[in-house]
Amino acid sequence: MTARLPPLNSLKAFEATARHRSVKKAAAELNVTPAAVSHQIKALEDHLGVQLFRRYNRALELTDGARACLPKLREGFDNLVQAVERLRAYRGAGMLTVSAPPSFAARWLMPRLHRFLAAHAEIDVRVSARVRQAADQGRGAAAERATLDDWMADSDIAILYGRGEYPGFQVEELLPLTVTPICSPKLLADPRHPLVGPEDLRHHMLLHDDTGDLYDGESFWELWLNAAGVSGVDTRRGPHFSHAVLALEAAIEGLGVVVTLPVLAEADMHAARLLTPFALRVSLISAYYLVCSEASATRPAVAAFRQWLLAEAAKEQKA
DNA sequence: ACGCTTACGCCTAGACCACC
DNA sequence: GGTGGTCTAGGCGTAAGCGT
Repeated sequence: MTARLPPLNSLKAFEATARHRSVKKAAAELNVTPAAVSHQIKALEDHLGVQLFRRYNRALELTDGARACLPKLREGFDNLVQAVERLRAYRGAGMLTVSAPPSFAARWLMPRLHRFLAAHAEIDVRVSARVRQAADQGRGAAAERATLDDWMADSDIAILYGRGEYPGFQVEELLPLTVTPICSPKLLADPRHPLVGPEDLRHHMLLHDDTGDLYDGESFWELWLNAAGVSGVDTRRGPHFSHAVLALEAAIEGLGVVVTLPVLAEADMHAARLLTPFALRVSLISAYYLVCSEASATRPAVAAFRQWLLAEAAKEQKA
């Protein structure tokens, strides 16, 4: 079927050059030198016997023939990408790779996963705890997209903490989020400084879950204290933790009070290791989102996991 | 100085063939 | 069938040249 096709790289070079109207920019995109791109285009013109560009000094113009074939060529590349994605999605039909932030994986997913495994013994689940680097912050949509592409290249489904702006993927909000102070019951009973009202926080160690800085700009402590109308608490003091799970462990040990996501502390609250001393919960702009590619969404294992996850999240919100 | 093309040469992978 | 040598195509880089 492909016997009459010129080399694929020549077509890639042509498409990139036509899109950028520049050999240099196409070369940068393809990670080769401009000479290599020029070679490819020349080879393609020789192969087809058709001139593709009119060359001017420091400028290129597509010929009518080239312009006419470009839409079909792009469509062809799009189809290739989709076909390859579909093939990737089918590696190990009964294997499911789920990427999730470490704290979510440990504190929300793990306590529930046994129910999915019991109902779907034929599916082998691989959970991959992934960290979005703080360096991604502020690098713009392209960097965000590159990180997401990287995650999705080896995951069937991903749970992301963010704002749900992931074009090109199937995205569903899994859990809207709130934050509130969480601490050990021991702190409430502290005879010297009982934790009765938010003002009493000035007498306690503040534990910082730094996850909040990544996507909401403001620290969780600042967010909650502002909403509570409390002043006079120095939010600069206290230890910082890169993951909510670490801050929660510190809280369990009675080190202090952390403002973080109560959804990550349910099991500990149920076991009376932790509690929320104040009723106020402040909603976040960010939420946990369920993300998968169009291609992998059609896989039965992915569909089953997605459905189960959304049902678990719905139960959570009703509770 | 810049963007592009061209000549030349190197490297790699695959096809083909002869030989064991 | 396996191995080794040769040829060819594809891919790319460097250096030089061209025109503005």
